[in-house]
Amino acid sequence: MSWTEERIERLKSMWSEGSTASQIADELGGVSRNAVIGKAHRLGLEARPSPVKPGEEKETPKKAAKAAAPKAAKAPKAEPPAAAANAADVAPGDAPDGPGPDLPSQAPQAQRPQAATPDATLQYRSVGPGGFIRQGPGDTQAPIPPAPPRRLVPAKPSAEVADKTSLLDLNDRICRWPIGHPGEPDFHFCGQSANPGFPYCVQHCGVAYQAQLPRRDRRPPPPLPFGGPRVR
DNA sequence: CCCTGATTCGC
DNA sequence: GCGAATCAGG
Repeated sequence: MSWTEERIERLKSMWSEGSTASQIADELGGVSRNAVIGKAHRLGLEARPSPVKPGEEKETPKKAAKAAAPKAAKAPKAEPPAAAANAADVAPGDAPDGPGPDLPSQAPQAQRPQAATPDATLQYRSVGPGGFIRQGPGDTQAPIPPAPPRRLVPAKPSAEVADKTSLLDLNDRICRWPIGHPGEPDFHFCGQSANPGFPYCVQHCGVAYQAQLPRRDRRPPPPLPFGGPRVR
């Protein structure tokens, strides 16, 4: 699998949105987590908040011997003064409290002006029994919550999904092969009788499971499990 | 153990 | 340039 324009683009956006290297690797398919990290660094995407603590450094004998030279080049990284200044600029009211560092939107990483992906920061919040409302990061004023309905009734499934196998229909006897993309109106599952002992029907087992060949001889590009790349 | 990202280095 | 192996922290 090679780094095509599309795949690099996907990597860039997901990386800057805060997806983990593993998630990116899964999504792209055909590459390892390490490959993603390696590529990201080669692209210069570097330096986003990682679980690694930048604070201190121990000197184990092994490391001292091995990394004596490289350490110099590694040094310029986190800049506590700048970070502190940024934190001071933030108004007391909008401190990033709720979400953890995993969430893409308002993590302290936002200081790096990335050209792409200014979106994907919509927030959904519950307004109580009335349901949910959507709020973008640019919305300064709190949206007016809709008047709560008298009672809550189950939403009717859309016509597209009415006959199809939904998430709730899944069990261990029917094929769980996804058709379409999650979030799209007609996303559903295969629903055929599953091959006993497998999560898929016989046909989809044929797609999902393939004989393991020696690395060099692996021919077919791995089947894309969700019906192929999303086209927009 | 699991996970994370960072780095190295043979290819 | 690529990515497995390895390192290091959570």
